Amino acid sequence: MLPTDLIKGSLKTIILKLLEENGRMYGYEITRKVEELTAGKIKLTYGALYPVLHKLESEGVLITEPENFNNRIRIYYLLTPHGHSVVTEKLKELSEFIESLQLIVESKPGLNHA
Amino acid sequence: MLPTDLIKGSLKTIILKLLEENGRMYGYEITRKVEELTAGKIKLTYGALYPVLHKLESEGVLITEPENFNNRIRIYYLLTPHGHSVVTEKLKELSEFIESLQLIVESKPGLNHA
DNA sequence: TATAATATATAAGTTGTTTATATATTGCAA
DNA sequence: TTGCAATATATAAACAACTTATATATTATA
Repeated sequence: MLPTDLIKGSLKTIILKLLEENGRMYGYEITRKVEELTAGKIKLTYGALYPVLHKLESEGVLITEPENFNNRIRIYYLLTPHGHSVVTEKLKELSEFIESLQLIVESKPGLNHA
Repeated sequence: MLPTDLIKGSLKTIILKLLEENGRMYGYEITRKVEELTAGKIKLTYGALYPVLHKLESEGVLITEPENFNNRIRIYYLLTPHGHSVVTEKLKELSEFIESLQLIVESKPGLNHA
């Protein structure tokens, strides 16, 4: 498993992307999906996940749809129209970030330390 | 410029990678180099940079070589043997992280919301 | 009957950042 | 010659965000 500090800044974007891709999801499902997609390398903790979801809701990025499934409460989250544009923006940022990281990781030494 | 929260978790690895690639660097030089490599998309703040450098020094990952250049003090940082193995490890983690992010970003919808 | 999996939630503690501030020299432009 | 930008390091206070621990409750499995 990857160290959690790496994931920190991308947590919100990951959640938003999954919501856009899957229509609507509940919290527990999001953690399962992330583990599945990354072969267990990324695991979200609930202490991080729920506060982020609640914040996104308060910002009008997503809305909730509580449902009952087998006497268990499932709170589905889905993007608002505003949320969709936020996802687009965040995904663009994430792509640029990944590109920038690769530029650094693949950089060759300068000529300044011959 | 990219939002700083994205960069957070990768800061240490970025610094270590640049030190390995360039032999030795001083703090100001590191910030210049990161801006140069990423076309201004990533900018390190000194309030983040120096504490990280000092911590890496206290952990035995790097050592310092203060030098005088034009009456200005430059504190060069260079990796210890231990530091080199840390870089290798951190870069591997970062690569896995990037791969994981791409798996999520490129993921297609599940069949569960027909 | 006990444990694992499912499902959400929050508070306390920790960590790590931003922002503001301090200090000092060199080079350039007005 | 005065002031500003660039160079160069450093730290404290404030803030943000995460981890860890804890709480609650149902269903499925051993």
